[in-house]
Amino acid sequence: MQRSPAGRNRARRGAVTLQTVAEKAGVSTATVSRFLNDAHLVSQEVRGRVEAAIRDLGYIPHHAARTLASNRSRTIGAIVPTLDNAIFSSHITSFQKHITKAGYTLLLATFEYDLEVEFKQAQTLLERGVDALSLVGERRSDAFYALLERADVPFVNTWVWRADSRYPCCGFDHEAALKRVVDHLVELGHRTFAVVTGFADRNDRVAARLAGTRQALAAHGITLDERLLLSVEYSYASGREALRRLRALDVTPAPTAIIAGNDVIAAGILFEAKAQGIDVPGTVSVVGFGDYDISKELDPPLTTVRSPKTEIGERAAEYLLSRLAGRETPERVELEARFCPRGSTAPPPAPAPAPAKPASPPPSGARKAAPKRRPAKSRSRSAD
Amino acid sequence: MQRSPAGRNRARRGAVTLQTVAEKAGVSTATVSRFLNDAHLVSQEVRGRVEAAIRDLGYIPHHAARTLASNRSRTIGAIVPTLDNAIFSSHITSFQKHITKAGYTLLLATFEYDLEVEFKQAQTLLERGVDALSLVGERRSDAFYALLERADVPFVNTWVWRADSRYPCCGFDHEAALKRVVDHLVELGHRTFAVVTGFADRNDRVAARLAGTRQALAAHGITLDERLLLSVEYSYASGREALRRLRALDVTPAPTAIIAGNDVIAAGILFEAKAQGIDVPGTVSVVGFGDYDISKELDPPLTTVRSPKTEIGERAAEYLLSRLAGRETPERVELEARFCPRGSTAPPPAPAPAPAKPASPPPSGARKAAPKRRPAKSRSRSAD
DNA sequence: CCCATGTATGTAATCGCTTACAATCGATGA
DNA sequence: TCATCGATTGTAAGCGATTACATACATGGG
Repeated sequence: MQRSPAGRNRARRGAVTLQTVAEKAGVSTATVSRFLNDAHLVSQEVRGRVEAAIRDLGYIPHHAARTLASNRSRTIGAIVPTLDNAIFSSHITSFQKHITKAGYTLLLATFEYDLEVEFKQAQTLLERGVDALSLVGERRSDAFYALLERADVPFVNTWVWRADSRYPCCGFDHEAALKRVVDHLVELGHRTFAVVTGFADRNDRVAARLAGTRQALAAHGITLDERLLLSVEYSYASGREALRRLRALDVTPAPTAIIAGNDVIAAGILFEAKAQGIDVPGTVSVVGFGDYDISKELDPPLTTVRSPKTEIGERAAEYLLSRLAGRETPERVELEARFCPRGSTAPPPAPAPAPAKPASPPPSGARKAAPKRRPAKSRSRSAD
Repeated sequence: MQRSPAGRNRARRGAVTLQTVAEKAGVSTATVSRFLNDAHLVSQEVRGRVEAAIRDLGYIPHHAARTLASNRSRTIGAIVPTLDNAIFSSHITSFQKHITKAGYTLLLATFEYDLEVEFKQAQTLLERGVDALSLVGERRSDAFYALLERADVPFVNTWVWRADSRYPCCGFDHEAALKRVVDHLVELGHRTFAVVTGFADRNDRVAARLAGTRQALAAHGITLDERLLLSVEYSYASGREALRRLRALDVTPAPTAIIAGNDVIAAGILFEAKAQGIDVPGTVSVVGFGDYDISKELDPPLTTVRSPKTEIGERAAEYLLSRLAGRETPERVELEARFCPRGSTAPPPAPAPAPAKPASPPPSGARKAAPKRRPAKSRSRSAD
């Protein structure tokens, strides 16, 4: 089962080609090719002979040759930031299932949030002749979009949606989603927020959600204290660490609600809170993003926003397949990111008695009429 | 940015080819090709001209043509059961990182544990001319192995290792890993076990772990009550349901330890236990498999076996790359699956007073001297 | 009975690149 | 000084398919 080092051999040793099949079936290569691509162009009788020849010889079509001759690779590329994030593995699983059904194969690349790598990966995939390309996000360099234009291949920006986007997109409105979150918290009576998010500089979805958060807060006359804005990796550990850092800051008034960049961070915060004996949501409310499988199992169940991960994969596939089939299809697909209130959010605690620090006067005026308080343990008000 | 329907166009409209570059640089296509593949074969001066031409024209090599001409695709295929399982997404992420570094691209396929689909995917990838192939598991049909043989492409069975395997493998000994788990539980004093695992008929790792479990139990004179063996999907929900089913069985004596097929199932069991007020590990011990990120954060932290997911990806890549480079390399790579005792396992509760059922005599003789009891809350005895 | 039409097949020209082989040229050693 | 050699470069024959175009044979309407 050993093989010559770097396959420098010219003709593949004893390879079965169209020619072989054609000879065995007593027809021309063109006929065999027709059988392969448009069987109905071949008569019943010949069809049988060719089929038998292919089976007997164990013929496998040479994909590169087909691609070269037909200028179609039957391959679709997808570039996602990482597979270590469950939302992307769900997305890709679903994407793959759908393109496979249509006879396409997936060429996958990840870039671990390094935008230069993303660009290189795109080049590689285009070089490989993908017939279409699925991307994540929409903020990319002019050079990147120029490349896409030059390649003249259908593509779609997933996980984003804007009514006025210049490019095909398939996702949801991140700003609106966070507005919903902020409104929920403000309604509960929260006025002081911490935000523990991803890195906005390399992730435009994070940037959009952050912008949405700021806008929504502003609409309620609240300004985000920049000290309470942390950018961290997506991991339980960094969620935990974030909570420790927030506490160490000792900002007054202390935030009564933490908006986490995703459910993994939020879960980390929950774990750390439990370890430190901090009551969630009694003392502090926590909101996540994404609605991961684990989220409704957490203690307390996590209030979050359900991101339509599977649906994004499906609809992106659908869009690209339509384009490839020459069908008319909407350029922008908006999906729903439903808010899922659960047990990790509740009204803030009653204003604490003036903190131990003698110097700081208790802030008062800022706090408007808080809505009627509910018992802190009012959990799982979620639809699920 | 629209494109002709099904790219039936012969020559790609106005495509930049080697020819174009060659003309612009005033050299032959052979020279440009050499520049691309073995730059040192080209003189400094010409190298500069070619480089400039490529840059100016935005030339992208046509991969299919290269593959056809050189009989090397610089693509490596990987087939995994699913990406929805974090161990495989970690595996693939790591695998991809390493092959990318060596200039290869990943062609990925999943089969969702449907072995027929797996076979088809293998055919597709080989048809696409992958230079090498990474698989999961080792139990496959003769036809499958015949296909691999015929394709004459290096491949490796990952997630499995046996000293006497006929094929290259990169993984660990599942039987031994479960033996370690069983020994741990028996040492703690457990005698009655439940097993909630995946589906052994379509997953040879599950089968091997189950075999290991049975053997280890037998070595301690214990037989697994088949009613306490459940096969379920890998999800929190099925873990929860499994615990409910186990309780509904009302087998006597009730199992004091549950061996779960992976950490997701184990976590589900933990969640359900908490919901039902069952003390873990006080009333029942739970062991998982895989050491997922979440596992040490659970309450109690989950005793489990760490599977070397990242390392498997890395070493599998290493093996295949070595083969492709013509380097000698060991055919079987054994990795460590370390046992991680944590808080979810403890000695069983003191033998309950004879169960409410009047008819059943309390089993006695079976129970040998249980080791000294530790307080049920003795948690986090873990190394980490 | 003839020709237009349709169906089934064959012929052969690509597709864009790699690479064996040949050619050129200055430098080197006998 | 001449054959040899190494370093560069060019020429052109494929790689294994697809597909435009040509051909061959029935069929049927006029």
